[in-house]
Amino acid sequence: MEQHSPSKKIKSILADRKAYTTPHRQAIVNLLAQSKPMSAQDIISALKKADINRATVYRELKFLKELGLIEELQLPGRKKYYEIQKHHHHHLICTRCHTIKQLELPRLVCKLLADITYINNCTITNHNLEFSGLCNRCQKYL
Amino acid sequence: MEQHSPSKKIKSILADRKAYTTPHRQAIVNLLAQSKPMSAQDIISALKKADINRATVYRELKFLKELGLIEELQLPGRKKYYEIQKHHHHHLICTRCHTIKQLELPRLVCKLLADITYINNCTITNHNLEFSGLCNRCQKYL
DNA sequence: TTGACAAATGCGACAAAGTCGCATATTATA
DNA sequence: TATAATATGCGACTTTGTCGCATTTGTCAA
Ligand SMILES: [Zn+2]
Ligand SMILES: [Zn+2]
Ligand SMILES: [Zn+2]
Ligand SMILES: [Zn+2]
Repeated sequence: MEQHSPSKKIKSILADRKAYTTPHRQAIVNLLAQSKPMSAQDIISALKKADINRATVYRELKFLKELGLIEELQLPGRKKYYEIQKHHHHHLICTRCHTIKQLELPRLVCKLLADITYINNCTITNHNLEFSGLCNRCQKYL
Repeated sequence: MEQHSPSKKIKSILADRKAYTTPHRQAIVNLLAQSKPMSAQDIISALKKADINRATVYRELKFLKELGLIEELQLPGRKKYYEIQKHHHHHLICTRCHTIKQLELPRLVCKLLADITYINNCTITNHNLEFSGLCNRCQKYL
C-alpha cells in the first residue's frame, strides 16, 4: 500500500499546472484510486467526514478531468460518473441492479474508433462507449 | 412530403399500446422527424407556439422512447438529446461549436460490439457510442 | 351521435445535479 | 515569514427532470 500520499507523478502534473497539492484534492484522488466509478454525490457522501463543500467537489472533479487525472463517464442516466483508469476501458451498466462492470473489449475496436477521424474529415479526441444490459448475476433471474 | 400526418405505422404502434394520437404527440414526432437531435428544452422552445407544458414534453419523450419511436442520446454534457433514427448511427459533438454531426462508422464496429456479450458473460441490449472532438469546420480554426 | 372510461394535459411544487460570485483561508516559494 | 496565487466555504441561483392531482381530450362501442 504505497498509495496513501499522492505519487510523484501526480505531484509533478499538479506542479506543472501551478496547482496546489491540497488535502481535499488528495482525498478525492485517493478515494477514486481505490473504488468503482462514483458520481459527485457518491464522493460527497463518502467524504462527509472530511467535510468538503459540494461546490468544491464539483470544481475539483472538473479540474482533475481537465488535467487528465480522472475520467468522466457518460452512462445512461442523468449523472456523470468519475473514475481513475489504469488502462483505457469501457463499462456495462445493468438495467436491473444498476451495477457498473468493467468490460473486456477486443483491442481492435478502440483502434477502429480512432480511424473514424479519417473517414469523416474531423478530429476525434475522445470516444464515449458504454453498454447497457444485464450483468452476469441478473441475467440468471430474467 | 407525405410526412405531415403520422404514418400508418406509427398509428398502429400507438394503437397497439392503447396510446392516443394526440396533437402534442404528433407535433413532437413531426418535429424530430425533420430536425437534428434536440434536447427537451430545444423541443419546448421550438414548440412554444403550440404551448405545450414542460412536464408534458418530458413525459412524452420518455414514452416515445419506451415505444421505440425515438432514440435518446447520451452525449458528453448534462442533457439528453432525442432523435428519430432512420438507421442506427452515432455522432460527433464538437467541443468548440457544440454542433452534433452524424458519423460514418464501419459496419464492422457495431457488429463487434454485439459480440462483447459472449466475451463478458453478460447480456448487452444497447450500446451508447458517441464521439467528441472538432467538426470539419472548427478544425480549420485551431 | 353520444356517453363512458382510459389516457393525456396543465399546473405548481418539488428534487437532483451542477454553477457562480465573492469573501476568506490555505499553499508554495522566495 | 511575507506575498501572491490558488483553493475553499457559503449561499444563491440555474438547469434538468419528476410527481400528484384536478381537468380535459381521444377512442370506441352502444
Ligand atoms: Zn445486475
Ligand atoms: Zn475505447
Ligand atoms: Zn465545430
Ligand atoms: Zn452502433
